[in-house]
Amino acid sequence: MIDVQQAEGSSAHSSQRSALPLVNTRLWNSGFLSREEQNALQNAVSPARSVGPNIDLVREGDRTDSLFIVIKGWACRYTTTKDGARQLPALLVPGDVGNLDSLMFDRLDYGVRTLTQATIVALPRDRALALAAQYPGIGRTFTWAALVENTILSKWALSLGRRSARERLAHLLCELSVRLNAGDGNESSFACPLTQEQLADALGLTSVHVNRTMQQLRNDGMVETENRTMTLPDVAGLRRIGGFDPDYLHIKSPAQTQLAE
Amino acid sequence: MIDVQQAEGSSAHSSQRSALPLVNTRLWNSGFLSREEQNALQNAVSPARSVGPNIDLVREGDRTDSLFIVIKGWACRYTTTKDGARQLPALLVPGDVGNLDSLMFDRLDYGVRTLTQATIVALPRDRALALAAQYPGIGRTFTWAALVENTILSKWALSLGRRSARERLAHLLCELSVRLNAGDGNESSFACPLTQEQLADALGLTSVHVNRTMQQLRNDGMVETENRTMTLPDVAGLRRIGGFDPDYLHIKSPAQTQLAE
DNA sequence: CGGTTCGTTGAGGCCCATCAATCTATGTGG
DNA sequence: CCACATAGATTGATGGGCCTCAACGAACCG
Repeated sequence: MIDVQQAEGSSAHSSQRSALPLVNTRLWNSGFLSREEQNALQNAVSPARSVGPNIDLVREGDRTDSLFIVIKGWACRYTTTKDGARQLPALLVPGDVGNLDSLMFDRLDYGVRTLTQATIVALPRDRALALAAQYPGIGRTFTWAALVENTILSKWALSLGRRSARERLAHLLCELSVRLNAGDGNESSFACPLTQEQLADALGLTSVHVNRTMQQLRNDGMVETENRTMTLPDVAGLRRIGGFDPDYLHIKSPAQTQLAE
Repeated sequence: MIDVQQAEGSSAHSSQRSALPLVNTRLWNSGFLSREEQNALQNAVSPARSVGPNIDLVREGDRTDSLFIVIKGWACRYTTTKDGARQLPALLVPGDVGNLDSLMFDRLDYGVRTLTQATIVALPRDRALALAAQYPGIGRTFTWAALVENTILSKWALSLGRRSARERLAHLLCELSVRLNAGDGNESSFACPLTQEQLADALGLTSVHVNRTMQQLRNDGMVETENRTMTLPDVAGLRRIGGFDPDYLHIKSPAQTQLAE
């Protein structure tokens, strides 16, 4: 069995090369796992594998029997209408689970696709369910993860239904800033590999309009983009624009994460 | 202890008056509960209480330590932007859980409000968590319920982001028809207490536009409304319009529901 | 019968989509 | 090293779907 304690400190910020890929993932940081449960979960996942950009981990409507956890890189869930319009119900950053639904459903009604080169581990459904039944903390962690996703999705629905393009974009950028743990005083900066078309698919807009809206935010000094890096010089202002309140993300940074028991 | 077996048959379609209010709720019908687990869950909920229309069970941002399960009547989750625009992330019909999130989070970032006179039971968070830890089927049921909600919400996001008013309305009506188990060949009919303004808040539209869109669907012979009853004379046609595919709802009708083990 | 809620209708306007072209950066093969 | 191809960002012109504002009708109710 892998001993978590031993390697934990040194690998906290380089999980992609670690033998402990789950460190700092959402499941790991739920706060419900005892050390024993962390070990059990760690031992259940497949070795990390590297995947190129724009590769489907699961296609829309496909069957799968594994959960895919993003260790490094970005991915997304995508859905399409019968006319081919695309809407992303989720952006996945390191630590996120791509398809929690596969825990319960054979068939996914969305696809999961990498956006960048990414490192992925798989957790077989059977093992996940067995662990959930055996360890209360693991079962609780799955429920918690599903509910966090639900919360994020509710906010997206609010944006899609009721916010202007400017507000939507501001809100999403604020959300990403927090989820990537990229805060630093009132300024935030993070690598954002999304094309404007991908942003548009997340925001329910066209890429043309995302472009114009982004320019407006740039002119207002709220955003700087340069070489796939997104800088938010005035996070407080951007939050005001987007009506963003970070509490809903239920983020537990590594520092806050506690072991159960 | 209440004996489920005894009363089950006779109360299948009158759960609101039964001493077994959970019969036919989403949790109950997950298919993961053994008879013992069903009993345990049943014994954990408060007595059913009747609530008037437009009453908040939980206000936006409030703390609560109970899950509210809708036994009879309709309710909704609601969220608002800072400007006061309202978006419903969920419509709740009999059997739905209003605030699964309260299982894990102290504070709700949406409100739960009745739309009609409703019968509600409460499940205290502490007891729910204890049951989930003790009975694997109950833990699994919570996760399953959260994932079903997630799926529905993903579809709503697709509608909000990428579908026209006509498509959105068609899709929602199809969804409600299935969730209410109101099918009957190619025709469907169900009591729908929603005002056009409430529909608008679910669909991310204005009530004026919902009105015009509804008229269009009526002219096309796709919808008939009369006295709070919604009739869909051509479900297949409406599904085509909305791009609706019922599989995603993961409905388990009472007939299909099986006991675990 | 007056008040309230809800549905309906009309006029006008804006936000964002659509279509299309141009520009830039990057990469690739000869 | 350049010609070329491709992906992505940018810009402009135009139009439409839906919003906004406002009024009116219909149903219900105390």
